[in-house]
Amino acid sequence: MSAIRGARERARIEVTAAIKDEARKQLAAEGAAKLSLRAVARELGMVSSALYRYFPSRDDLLTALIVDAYDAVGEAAERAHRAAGESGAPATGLTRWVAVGCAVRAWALAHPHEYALIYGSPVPGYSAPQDTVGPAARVGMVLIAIVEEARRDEGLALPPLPDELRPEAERLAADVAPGLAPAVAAPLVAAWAQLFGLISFEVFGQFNQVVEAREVFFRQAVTELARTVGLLGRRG
Amino acid sequence: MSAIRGARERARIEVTAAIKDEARKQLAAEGAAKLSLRAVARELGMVSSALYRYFPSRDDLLTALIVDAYDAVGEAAERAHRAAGESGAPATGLTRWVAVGCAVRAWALAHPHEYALIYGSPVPGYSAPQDTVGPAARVGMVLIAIVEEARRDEGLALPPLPDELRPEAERLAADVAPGLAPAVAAPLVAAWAQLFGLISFEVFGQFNQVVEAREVFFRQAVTELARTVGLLGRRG
DNA sequence: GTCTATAACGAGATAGAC
DNA sequence: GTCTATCTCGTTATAGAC
Repeated sequence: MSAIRGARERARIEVTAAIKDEARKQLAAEGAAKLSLRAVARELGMVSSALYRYFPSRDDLLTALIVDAYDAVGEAAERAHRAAGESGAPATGLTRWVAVGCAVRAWALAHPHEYALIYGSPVPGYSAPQDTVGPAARVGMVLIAIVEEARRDEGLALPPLPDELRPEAERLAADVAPGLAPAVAAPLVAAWAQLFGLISFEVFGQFNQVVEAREVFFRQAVTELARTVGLLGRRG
Repeated sequence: MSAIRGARERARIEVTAAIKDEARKQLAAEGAAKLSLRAVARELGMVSSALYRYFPSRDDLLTALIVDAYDAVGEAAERAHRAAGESGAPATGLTRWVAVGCAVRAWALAHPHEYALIYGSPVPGYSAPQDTVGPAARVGMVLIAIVEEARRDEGLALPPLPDELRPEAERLAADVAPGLAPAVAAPLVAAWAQLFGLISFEVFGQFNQVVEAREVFFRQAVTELARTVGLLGRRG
């Protein structure tokens, strides 16, 4: 009885995975806008109505792919965070920051279509449900953790906080990183967006015929970016 | 004779504009991937084959929309560059930089779908022809001009140039901005990408439930960004 | 010469009857 | 689940109006 249920569940998990794999292939070939349950079903030798037992709608399949993608970058970032400094010199906030940035970039270059799904243009007619916000926050959480650790362990100077930004910075700190100084919360969110700006330009082809030594270029840019959140000594 | 040719040309220009307007509406409604010549023709009361007198293929229509969009942001940036300091205090490199950044952001927020077309996910199956690279460079050119002017007029210190970045920085400077110091060329390209990272996160909804006071947040972030290209005094 | 309309192709999606 | 009739699409060939 429970063996049967176990087998059923295993089968269900396998089919679900197969559906998502095929959907990811279509994502790469045709883009998220043209993702079609029917085409996925056809490719899997199923009939389209059978897919609805696994995903109640096209949007639910899309949501699953989005959540998977956010989880994948998030995990890459978390792994890089943990691994930083495991071998060799002890990790500083700066080395962790750069390691995480490089890990996110590497994931993006290895999975450009999934990256486009979550950090590119919104899919027309699709609006992300609440389920995506947790996974979407994972990379940001890693960046917050790095800055918090470095502030605790390395005793860094606070950047100045302009008056007109103070209310927003305080709300931001309270909402996304309780315990983090408001003066560093706002630059951190900005650096988060700027990090993905560097990656998006590379993944989406904006650097074609412009930047050639992309690895070293990115490393340098993301290192400089660390300065804005106080992880890099300020030059005079 | 020439009057007839004039009338014909005028009609041609009008029809071309009508096609692009309708195509832009579809862009907003369905996304670039689903842009369809037939639907455009239907909406205009024409037959699809008639469109081929104006655009030899669907991809050519897409290219025209992309070029128009790049030209529109580019013009917004150039206008802001010229206008900076026309009234009130004389413009510095920093005020120009912020003015241009805000202008690009304003255009993006006013035309999110055209913004997505050029700075979002690549359109599946479409590869941009050479015609797009000139228009695509306009915003970058404005940023380069700002930094060049400021370096000439305000005599700013050069940021350090790490050894491993030197070859790329020199190539970059020679290619995109002859006359600009390599040490500032690389940070400038990075800042260019980071600027659009800030804008893309806002336009694409990544700031939803995160950043609220977006105008002041952006202003502050883009001001800090100016630091990396030497337009803002470095804090100690 | 310049344009529009008709018709058609091959490929693919879609809806519904069975 | 299957099959079919009916849509859509990009694109081309052709014929005729101005």
